[in-house]
Amino acid sequence: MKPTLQTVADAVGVSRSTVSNAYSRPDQLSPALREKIHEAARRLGYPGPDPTARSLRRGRVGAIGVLFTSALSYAFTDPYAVLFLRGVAESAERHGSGLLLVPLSEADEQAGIEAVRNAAVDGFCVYCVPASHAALDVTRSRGLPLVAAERPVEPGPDSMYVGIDEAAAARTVGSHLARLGHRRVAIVSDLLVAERRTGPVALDGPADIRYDVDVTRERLRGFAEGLAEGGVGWSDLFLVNAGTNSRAEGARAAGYALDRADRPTAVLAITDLLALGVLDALATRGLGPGRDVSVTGFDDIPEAAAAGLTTIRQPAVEKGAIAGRLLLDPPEDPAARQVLLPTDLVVRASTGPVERK
Amino acid sequence: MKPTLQTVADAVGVSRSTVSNAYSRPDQLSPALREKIHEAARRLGYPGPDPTARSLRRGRVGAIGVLFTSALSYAFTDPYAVLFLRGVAESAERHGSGLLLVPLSEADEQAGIEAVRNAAVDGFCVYCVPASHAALDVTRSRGLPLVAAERPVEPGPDSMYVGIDEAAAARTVGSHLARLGHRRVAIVSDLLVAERRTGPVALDGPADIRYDVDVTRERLRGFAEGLAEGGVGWSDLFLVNAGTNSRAEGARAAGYALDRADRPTAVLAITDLLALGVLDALATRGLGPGRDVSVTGFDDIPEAAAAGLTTIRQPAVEKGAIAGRLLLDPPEDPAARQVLLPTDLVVRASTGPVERK
DNA sequence: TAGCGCTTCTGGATCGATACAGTACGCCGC
DNA sequence: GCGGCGTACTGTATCGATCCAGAAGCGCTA
Repeated sequence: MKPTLQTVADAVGVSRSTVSNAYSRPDQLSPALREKIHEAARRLGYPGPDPTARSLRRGRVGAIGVLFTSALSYAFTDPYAVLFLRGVAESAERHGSGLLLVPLSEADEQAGIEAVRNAAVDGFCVYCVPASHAALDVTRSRGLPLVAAERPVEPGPDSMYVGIDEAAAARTVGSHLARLGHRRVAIVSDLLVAERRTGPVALDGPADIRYDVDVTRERLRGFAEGLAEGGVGWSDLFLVNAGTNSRAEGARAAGYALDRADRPTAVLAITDLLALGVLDALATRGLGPGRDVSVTGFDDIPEAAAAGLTTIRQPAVEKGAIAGRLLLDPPEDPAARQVLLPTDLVVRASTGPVERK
Repeated sequence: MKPTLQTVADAVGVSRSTVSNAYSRPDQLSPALREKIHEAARRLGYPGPDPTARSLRRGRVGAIGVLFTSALSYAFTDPYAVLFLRGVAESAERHGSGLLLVPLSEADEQAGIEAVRNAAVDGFCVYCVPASHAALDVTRSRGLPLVAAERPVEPGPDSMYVGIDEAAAARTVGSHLARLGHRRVAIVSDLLVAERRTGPVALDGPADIRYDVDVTRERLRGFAEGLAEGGVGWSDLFLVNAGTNSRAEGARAAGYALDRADRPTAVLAITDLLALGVLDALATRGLGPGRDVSVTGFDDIPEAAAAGLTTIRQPAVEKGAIAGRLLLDPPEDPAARQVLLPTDLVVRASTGPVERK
């Protein structure tokens, strides 16, 4: 039989409450008695108050949940996700809370719902989950603080988020390329369509994106708007969907664009990870980035600098840290619950003027 | 007032137990009633059984804890740790469990102890934590399954671990270099001494390592044994401690060895991350890896292949997956609770024969 | 129609702690 | 000597569910 508070209380000859206080409110009892209690606990092998029981009574768990779309196991593959998580972790640590990673598998929606139901947490952080995912409703119905790691297209007055102006940032990429003279442009992005396949897709416009992660739509909208400054219309864009947000699929997707007869002079990738794949695809074809084909990414992960990738820098760790802080200590002021972070266009060697032949 | 099981039960006019069954054992009641209950729950905004209360009663939480030495926020910086975590995550996901990351800050030992006490989990996975860390005792006293992500030097009969034969693997590195003729050898490692400083250290032998992460000691022992085959004695080794397991500190540490008058012909790093730093240090000094100075790592992280680093390959993801499986479903057979994985010496361009001048 | 087995539902006990109101007691000032 | 006050500790109610023994209802058989 495992020892409980009562076991220790009986051994010392005090009440259960007093033992509880010895752990949770040491100032409520005399040092002598406290020591006696701790001594008895050691002797009996009592590990301290049971976290579950304590949580139930206190109504506080001491952990925050992070929801991921992709299988939990992929959470660690995207450097940007890792940086974000690190920020969340920093906040949680400062607050003495743990981080519960909650799988939200795509194949089995019911499993995700169950996971959210069962998650013992004080709040949820939602990272790149499509707005339609059923688990989100469950998350909301739990009535816990919830912060989105991106700006919802239509933020409610009391919703919390920390994000960037995706469209505006993407616009700077588009207009950068437009100014460099690019007119034949391809875009490589994941989540353009609901299926996980890699290949060209045709869309009537950004609003036609059938998979409802707002980030994708907004970035595409921004790209298009920026490029329009150079007279590039939506129908001029060659869109390739990438099955997953990975370097390998980025390379595969880029192939569809690069192997065309009228090869684009610029390839815009929606994440750095995909962009690195695009660079790989250039390399295997003997094409020079920034010279033969310009390439851009998004996020400015550490590898981007080394690869000389032009990209949008957004403060990933800080974003996570703020998300964590919002969750653990939601500000009274509704305005403070919605945070927009600044972004910068970082121009590196992977973009250059289009060649005049 | 938030709705509870009772609220729903009253609304439908059944007992609390029946509502509970509607969620947890759907086969125990008629489909009609079950639907009625779910309908009422929806109407009342009841999110399903409270995870905390459920855990208390069931005695099962549905999450496993992962303990880290370094601050939680660094858990994501070492690619090897990330791979391992991914494996653990895969197992947890399959089992419908979450992953609770538990910070074990080094500065504030008490905070770590508190974190372990408060962690609502069904088991702990310990990853690279010094055997002396006070939080480990607390972990054990919780009486939960516990699996170490490395082989303890003296495994108890009932302890669980998944690891590799560190010393044997390291020995192959040492003898590889010995065979290539290397006699002036430096070793770059973190955790050689308790302090977090970067610089040369003097030790009487592997057993003299004052920081008790067994892995460090065992790998060093292996290096030494392998090198001894070429007649290199312990006192011939130039040891440099790295403040942290990072690329930058690896480069700094390597500097101490490379800038000596009698520059070593080989530098053995205890992790790939440090080894990449050593390669950086070579590059800034215009030295050729494998030609001027041979360099080895340990772990075979993805970047190692790209860098042409000779290293020890160990199955990181699989290691994590097995750790997770051991935790969630401890085998009856004690022998099956202790898993040793195979390793390979992967020879790449970063090692070569010592130059005869 | 009594007896049996099966499904469906009930109600009290229980998981292990914390909150809070209350008691006991010593000490101070007047 | 007594009210007032602070400190140290107690005891009961409570958090929100699950477990389990048992009751009710129902069909079937002998």
